[in-house]
Amino acid sequence: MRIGELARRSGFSRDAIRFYERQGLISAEESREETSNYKRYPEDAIMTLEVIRDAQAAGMSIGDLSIFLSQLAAEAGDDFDGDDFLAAKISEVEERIASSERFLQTLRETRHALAIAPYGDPPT
Amino acid sequence: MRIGELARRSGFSRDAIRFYERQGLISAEESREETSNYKRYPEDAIMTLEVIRDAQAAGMSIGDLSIFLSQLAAEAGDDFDGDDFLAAKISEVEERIASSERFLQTLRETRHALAIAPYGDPPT
DNA sequence: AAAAACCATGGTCTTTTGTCAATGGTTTTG
DNA sequence: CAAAACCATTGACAAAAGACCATGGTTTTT
Repeated sequence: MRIGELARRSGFSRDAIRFYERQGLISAEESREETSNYKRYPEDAIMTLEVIRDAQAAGMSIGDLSIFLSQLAAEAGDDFDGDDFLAAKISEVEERIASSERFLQTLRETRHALAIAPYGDPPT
Repeated sequence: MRIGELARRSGFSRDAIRFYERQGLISAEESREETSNYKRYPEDAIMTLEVIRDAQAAGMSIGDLSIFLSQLAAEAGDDFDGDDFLAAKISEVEERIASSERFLQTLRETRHALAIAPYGDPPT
């Protein structure tokens, strides 16, 4: 597919996709379209972009993702010890989730406090 | 307390604290120290900074925090309808946590896949 | 066949969240 | 008391993650 379709289906802007491609997070197919020199992107670029979206929400940088996505690509016995990296990132994300949940609780408490206050407690 | 102590106890740098102060997230006390013009920060600045840390991990911007912290300060019947804001932020954080958990799962699966691959499965 | 929409490439610009450096004064410590 | 550590203020700088613009070519639509 072309970049426009990829953008529409993934929800990222064309510019963002080009940026990710420059950073090596996704890649177009080898061959361009015949007459134009439009790039072609494989179907699974969409999956990759979905991972990128979740990873960014989880606080991963482009640099992190660059490393991680190459692990994913490695799959089989290309033993290039990324276990330390993965373990570290797992901890980071766990901690971030814990922080987020603490903050979520603070948000909810604040909301409840403000939901009661405006008109005061009804007289008993 | 002075900024140095606040920095040490909160884990933020002095510069970060000054930045937050400029943005209105925390404030020093009215009066400076007598002979110097050193600022003095109240005890509860530490609590505020802890909230800031969690909130940032949850993806909140300084702008968001600026609004939110003023809700917190409002407390009582200062009915200034921040409920829409709070509801929106709660949703955002919930979604972010969901994304983070999806990504966490991806990380774990990748780690397991790579933990098995390097030497191959032992022959049965 | 025009117009409108799309694409590639390259470069500049922006926002956010701080850090760093400079200057000049204050406090604490050896 | 002298040095080291701390503080305030100002302003320059930086990294990250794109957005935006210009140019020139290609497709698609009307």
